Amino acid sequence: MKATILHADLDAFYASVEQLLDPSLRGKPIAVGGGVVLAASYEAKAFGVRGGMPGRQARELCPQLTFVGGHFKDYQRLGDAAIKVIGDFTPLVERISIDEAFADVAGCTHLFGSPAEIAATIRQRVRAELSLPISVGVARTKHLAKIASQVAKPDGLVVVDPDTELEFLHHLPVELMWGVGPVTMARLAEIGVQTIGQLATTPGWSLEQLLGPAAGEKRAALAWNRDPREIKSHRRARSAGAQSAIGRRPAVERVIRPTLLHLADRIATRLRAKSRPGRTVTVRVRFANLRSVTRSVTLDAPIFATLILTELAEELVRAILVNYPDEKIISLLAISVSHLEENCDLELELPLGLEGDARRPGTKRGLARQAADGAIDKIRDRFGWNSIGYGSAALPNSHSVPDEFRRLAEKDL
DNA sequence: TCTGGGGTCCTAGGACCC
DNA sequence: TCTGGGGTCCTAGGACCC
Repeated sequence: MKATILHADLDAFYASVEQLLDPSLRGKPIAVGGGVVLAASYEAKAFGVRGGMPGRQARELCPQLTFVGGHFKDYQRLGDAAIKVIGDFTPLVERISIDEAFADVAGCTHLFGSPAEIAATIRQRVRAELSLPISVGVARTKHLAKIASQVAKPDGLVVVDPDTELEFLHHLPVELMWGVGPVTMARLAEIGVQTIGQLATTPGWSLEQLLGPAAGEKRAALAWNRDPREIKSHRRARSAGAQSAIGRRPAVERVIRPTLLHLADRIATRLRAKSRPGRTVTVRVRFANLRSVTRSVTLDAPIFATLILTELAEELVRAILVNYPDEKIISLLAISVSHLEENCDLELELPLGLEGDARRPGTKRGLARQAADGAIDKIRDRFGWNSIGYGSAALPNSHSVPDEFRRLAEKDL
């Protein structure tokens, strides 16, 4: 089996775009964001600044850190353009996120040269046409290609020859493997496993004991060369959700209802736009102490009406709060809809839900809600999202992430 | 001013069916 | 009276990724 899988990853993407747009930022530690670091340049990473970090902490680590607002349209445009460069070589492209994709070039080497040559060309073109650094890993499987691109960073190319895979992996730290995060790393460290080489010689059964069946299987897959390599170019989302960190607020209707309405509005609008109603509604409440609790319900029929989703979410949140009577303060609310219908061109039924006439298909209120959603969707299509809504202006969200940034993270449904 | 927001997948237990 | 196992679905929690 030859090494024909590529993993391409734009380096410090948002920060690189900002440095591209404003030359005075080049070579400097910068962070996109404000209250929270959404992305950091390599210069900032050298100080320990990381994505997801509170802005204040980042400033402590790096006093000369420059914060920039974020050119979200440009992120989307340049991310798309980079992926398109890869698409010029093969249709077998699996996009993982705005700045990252797998590709299988097995079928196009006769046209464009070896996988290593193709990878080098992709890097040159992205550099020449978009002025952005991109790292590429080339290997026999997706997992190995991903590890290779991490090793290649920043702005590099690493090809893993199938004959020397074990040597390549041997000394690399386990956390470079997909699915090995802080918790797993700590557990492995307890049994003296720090490198992938050590992991490979650890018996599967002992990993299973430590980390569960999937982990044992994963190691076996790597060791026995059964790691997946298919490129899935048309993956559909399995869920859609939204959340809002609301600071510390009392767990009362006045706070909860408008927040859930806003979240449900965003989610349901996306679901309707793609005709993908869902059957399972999950709600998450995070308390002041950062402990979070979830509740979910699976309906007989899928939904995507804003008010129905809102009401179901409210009932679930109420059920949580009843169970935690001592928690008076909440800091985050989230809604997610899963079990999405594959293809639903039909006008949907309303759920035979928990209770209440408004959710029944035949009733006047149920139909009225459906009509209202349709009308609002149309007006927003023409005049923009904020032209109309459910009066969610008085939302208790002060320093949240900009909506454009949220949209970048949304997966195509 | 103590910690963002969008996702995927795995696990474990229980209900239920055959 | 006592008993098996497999499969599927649902729920809650958690780890992880970008």
